[in-house]
Amino acid sequence: MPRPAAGSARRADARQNVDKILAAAVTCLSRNADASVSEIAQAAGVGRVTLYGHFPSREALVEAALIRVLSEGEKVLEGLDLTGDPRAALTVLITSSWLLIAQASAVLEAAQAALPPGRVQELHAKPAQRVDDLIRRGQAVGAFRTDLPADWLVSVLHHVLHGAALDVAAGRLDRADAPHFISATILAAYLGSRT
Amino acid sequence: MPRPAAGSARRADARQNVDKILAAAVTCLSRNADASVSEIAQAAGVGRVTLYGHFPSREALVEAALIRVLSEGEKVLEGLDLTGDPRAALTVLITSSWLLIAQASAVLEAAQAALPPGRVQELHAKPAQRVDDLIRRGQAVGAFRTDLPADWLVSVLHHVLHGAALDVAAGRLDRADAPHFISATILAAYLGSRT
DNA sequence: AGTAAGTCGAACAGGGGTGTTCAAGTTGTT
DNA sequence: AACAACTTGAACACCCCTGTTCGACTTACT
Repeated sequence: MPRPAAGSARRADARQNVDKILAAAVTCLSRNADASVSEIAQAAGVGRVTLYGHFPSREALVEAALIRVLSEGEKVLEGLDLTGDPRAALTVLITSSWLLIAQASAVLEAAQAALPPGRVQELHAKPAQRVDDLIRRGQAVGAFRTDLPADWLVSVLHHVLHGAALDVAAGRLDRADAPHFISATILAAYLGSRT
Repeated sequence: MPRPAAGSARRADARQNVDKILAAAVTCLSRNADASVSEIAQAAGVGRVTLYGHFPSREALVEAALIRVLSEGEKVLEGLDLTGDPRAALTVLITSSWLLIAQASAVLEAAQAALPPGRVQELHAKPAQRVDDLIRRGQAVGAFRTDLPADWLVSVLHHVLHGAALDVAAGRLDRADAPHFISATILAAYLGSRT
C-alpha cells in the first residue's frame, strides 16, 4: 500500500506517477466525459492498481483532475492584465486561454456526472468569477450591451468556447483559426445592435 | 414474437407502443445521452421485453429515435417561409423552433455515441441543409458578415441553441426568455463589425 | 547493501447494462 | 368465440466497470 502520507515524504516515483495520472485524467476526461479508470491508467502508463493506490475511487480521481485543471487555469489567468478596455481584455483572454478554458469546461462537465451536485459549482466558483467580473465591468462601462443579462453573456461565451473545442477535435475547425473566430464572434455578439 | 411485418398489418396496440417508445426515447435521450433501455422502456410505460420486440438493439432504437426527431423537425421547418430578408427569416426560425432544434441536437449527440460514425452525419445532412442555406444566402446578400466562414456561423448557432437548452433545463434560464436572448445574440454575432 | 516504499498482473466479488428465452397472461381482430 | 398477435416478469448469460486483495517483483532512499 502506497501513501503513508504521514511522517516521511512520498518517494519520487510515486509523486511522478500521481502527476502522470492527473495529466492523463485531464486529457481523457476532456475527450470523453465518462472515461473509465482503466482507460486513464493506461493513458498514464500505469497499472490500474497503482492508480487506486493513489486515489481511493473514481470520484476522488475526477475531483482531483478538476482541481488540477482549474488551478492550471488560475495560474494562466493570474498572469493576464484584464483591467484595461473590456473589449481588448476579452480578446486577450480568449486568444491566450481559450483552449485551456475549453478543456477545463470539458472536465467540469465530466465532474458534474461523477461528483455530488454542488461540489462542482463550489470548485468552479472562484475561477469563473474572473470572467464574470470582466463581462459585468464591460457592461457597467458601456463596452458591452446591457439589453441581455450578464449571466447569459457568460453562458454564450462558455458554449461557444466549448463548441470551438469540439469542432477542433472533430477536425471541422483549424486550431489556428479558432482564437480569431471566437473573438470576432463573441465581440460582435456582446456589442449588440449599436448605431 | 411481435413484428410479423409480412402480409397482415400490425395490431393497433403494437403500433401505439412503438410510438410511445419512440417518444420516450427522444425525451430520455435528449435529457441523458446514455439513457439505458430499461429507462426508456419505463418512461414509455412498457416492459423492457416489449421494447426489444420492436427494436432489435439499443442501437436500432437510438437510430429510430434520431430519425423521428429529425423528421419532426423537417415538418416544422417545411411550414416556415425562409425566403425573405435573411435576418427576419433567422429570427423566425429561432423563435419558432429553437427548442425542437435543441432537442434534435441533443438526440444527435446521443446518437453519435451509439451509432457507427458517418451514419449520424448522413441522417442529419438534409435537415441541416436548410439552416445552412439560409446562412449562406444571408452572406451572399450581404445581410450577414463574410469575414467568418459559413460553417463556423452554423456551428455557433448550434452551440448557442444547445447551450440555451441546457440552461433552461438547469433552471438558469427562463424558457420564455430564451428565443429573444438567442435571436439577439446570434443576429449581433452574424452582423459583425458594421459601421 | 538493505529495507521500506512502490508497482504490477491476476483474480475476486458486486453491480449494472445488454440481449435472449420461456411460459403465462392479456387483448385486438374476424 | 376463437385464434393469433401482443405484452409481461422472471431468469439467464455475457460483458464491462468499480474496488479490493494477494503475492511477487522492482526501485528509491540511507
